Amino acid sequence: MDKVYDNKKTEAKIYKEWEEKGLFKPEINPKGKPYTIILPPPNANGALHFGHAMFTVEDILIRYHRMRGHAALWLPGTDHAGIETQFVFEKKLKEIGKSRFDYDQETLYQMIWDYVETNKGGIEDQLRKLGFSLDWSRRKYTLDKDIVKLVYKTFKKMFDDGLIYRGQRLVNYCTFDGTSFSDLEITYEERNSPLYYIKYGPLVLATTRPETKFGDTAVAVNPKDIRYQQYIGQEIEIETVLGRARIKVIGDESVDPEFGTGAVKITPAHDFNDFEVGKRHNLEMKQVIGFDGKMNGLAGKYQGMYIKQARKEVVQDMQKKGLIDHIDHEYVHRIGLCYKCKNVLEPLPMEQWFIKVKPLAEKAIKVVKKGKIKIYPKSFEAWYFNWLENLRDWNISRQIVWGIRIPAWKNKNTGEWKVTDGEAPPGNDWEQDKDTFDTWFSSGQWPYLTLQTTRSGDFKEFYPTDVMETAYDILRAWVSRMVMLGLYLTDEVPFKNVLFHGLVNDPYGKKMSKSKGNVINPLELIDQYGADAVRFALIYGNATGNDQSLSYSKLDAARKFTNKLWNMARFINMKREIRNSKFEIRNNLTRKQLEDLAVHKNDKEMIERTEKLAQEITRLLDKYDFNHAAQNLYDFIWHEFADKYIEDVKGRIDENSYFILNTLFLILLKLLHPFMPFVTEDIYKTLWGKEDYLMVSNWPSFV
RNA sequence: GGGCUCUUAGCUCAGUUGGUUAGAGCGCUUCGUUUACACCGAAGAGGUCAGAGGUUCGAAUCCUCUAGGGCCCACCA
Repeated sequence: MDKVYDNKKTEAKIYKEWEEKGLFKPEINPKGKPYTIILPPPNANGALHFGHAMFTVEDILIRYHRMRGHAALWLPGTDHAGIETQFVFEKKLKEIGKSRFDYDQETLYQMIWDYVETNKGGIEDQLRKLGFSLDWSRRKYTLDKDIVKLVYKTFKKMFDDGLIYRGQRLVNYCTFDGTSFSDLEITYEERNSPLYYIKYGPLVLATTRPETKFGDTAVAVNPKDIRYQQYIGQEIEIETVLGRARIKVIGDESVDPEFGTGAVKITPAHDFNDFEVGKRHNLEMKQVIGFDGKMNGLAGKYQGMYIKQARKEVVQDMQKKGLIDHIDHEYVHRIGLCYKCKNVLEPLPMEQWFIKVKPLAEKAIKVVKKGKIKIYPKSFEAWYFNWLENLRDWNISRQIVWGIRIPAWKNKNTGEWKVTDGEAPPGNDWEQDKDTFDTWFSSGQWPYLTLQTTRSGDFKEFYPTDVMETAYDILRAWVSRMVMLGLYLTDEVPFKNVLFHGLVNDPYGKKMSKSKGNVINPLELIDQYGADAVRFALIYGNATGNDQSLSYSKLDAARKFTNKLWNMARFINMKREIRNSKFEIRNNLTRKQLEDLAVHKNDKEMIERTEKLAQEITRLLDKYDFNHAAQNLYDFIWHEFADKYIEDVKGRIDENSYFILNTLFLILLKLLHPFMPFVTEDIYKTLWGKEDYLMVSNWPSFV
């Protein structure tokens, strides 16, 4: 044995053996109770980052349960990640002087498909490097034919059940990228934006968007505002840049009398709040800005101008006519930006598919309240409820090509919509919706979609899954939707427990991001410290669900720990001539059998303490306390077993004590295996030359 | 504005249902090496647990307030 443990010599080799022997498959324990985790599917086009490395938690659970004899299934998959991926691809196109507008929908889709295919294997190989015992024979992809088919079916079922409607709703639309964004995808920024106090007949009202005034269909004041009582319900005559007009004054609670003048213009087609007000008062929608970002015919002489220019000219013309009371140039407010191109998002009315979330959300709240789904750490329950209780209908249409195209057809003559489970309706009059589904619509059904399409019987056996483990930042976008859609599709919860891990920041506590240039690639650290050390460092000393900063000293400590283990094994190996063949190292000794062989009181004591440790580790893993399990193992193995016990045995070693030493060390390796799979397996093989594998040996129980 | 979370040793962080002298890693000090490991061992220094008040026999832990940091959500015409 080498003096220093060299992870590079063993990791890839051991992983290959495990995989080739089929040890990652649940069939390895054919009679075991199923234990299932579905891997949150990484972006098929992406690369490994520390978020993925945190899935170590899942590997620990799977390896632990596999050793306990469960039919443990950890199912891998990848996500097409609609907007993300298309965005990356469009940047590639830009490099060669092209844009998506140079291709038709089918061609562009095929090009992105090919691009993703060439990169798809990358992320999987990287997950292997972390030692993840995923059942690769069951891997799925959100664009697999069978998955897509089921997604169509879900949409049709929801449509037939009246849960899906086509509505004209305001969407946050990027006129540059030509797509709308969900609430979750918008980035906000504080920006200076002059507040114009404009004259509306007898009133003065404040607006940051004078160019939308052509779309005004009312003026609103607070119904309790005594200043404006006489106008409520009246029509007032106003002077505008396009001539005289009449407009209704309404009273609405949403108007803040403190802001501006307490009177506000209502533009239902171009403002989210106004849209709601418009609905309450049955106001007409007048769209004056087109999807190209230009003013349309209703804007009179401003037609064809981009928003910015139109605003400038409208203000100038109003000033000339004396319609501007004054301007607050200091005004700062928050505006929604396109997270891709940073352009200001326009609220525009658009026909989209929406899911009525209320009935789904109510059930999703109930299952958590009733404890059918448990959330760890518990504090995230509040987030979950808060989100689901205030949910707006879910817009699932996306104006991008990279995704699952919505199986809805519009009749060219009648305008009627037909939803199918994938097939075009007969006849030539039907045109398919160009939009694709929001990525979360498919990934939100992931536990159902995967288990329905792996092998026959899988769904029955492995659904509902045991644990959904993921970063807390996608609680809303993903976890809550899986609960809603899972319940809808199967009448059962998709998973029994939700476990959140924190984010991994850079060594200075700053969030890792490409734009900041502080991204650390886990693969480099695996190379340098070993996969076991990287895994251990992420688990040790960090409470479940808390963010952590990457710590080189912790990585160092973890690597030294692997070396310590290796040298403990070396010591045992060096004394191997003491071994008596009548004492064979076995996997399933009872405590009694072992104690009967112990002669020295220190050996007896160590057997007892090791048993206690095994019980403690089992208890901690069952309550997802990985941190303390890791700490207990580290402390016991290093400072009790190595520093004290081995030193003690050294001076008095004989056949019996040597056997006890071997056996207890084996037990410790088993307990540590879920955390540090490679070095423990390597030692197992090296020390005892076994044909079988530690990873599928039985969990120590001393029963 | 609403919600969540954090503030513990020089640094990074643990501290499980409140219970004796508050722990770890790294760093620091002193000592140790004829073979398991210097990626080691032994010993040690270092904390008024952000501040104030309260509950309690007992508080880092529970409650209230204050200060500071972080995150999420909503709204801002």
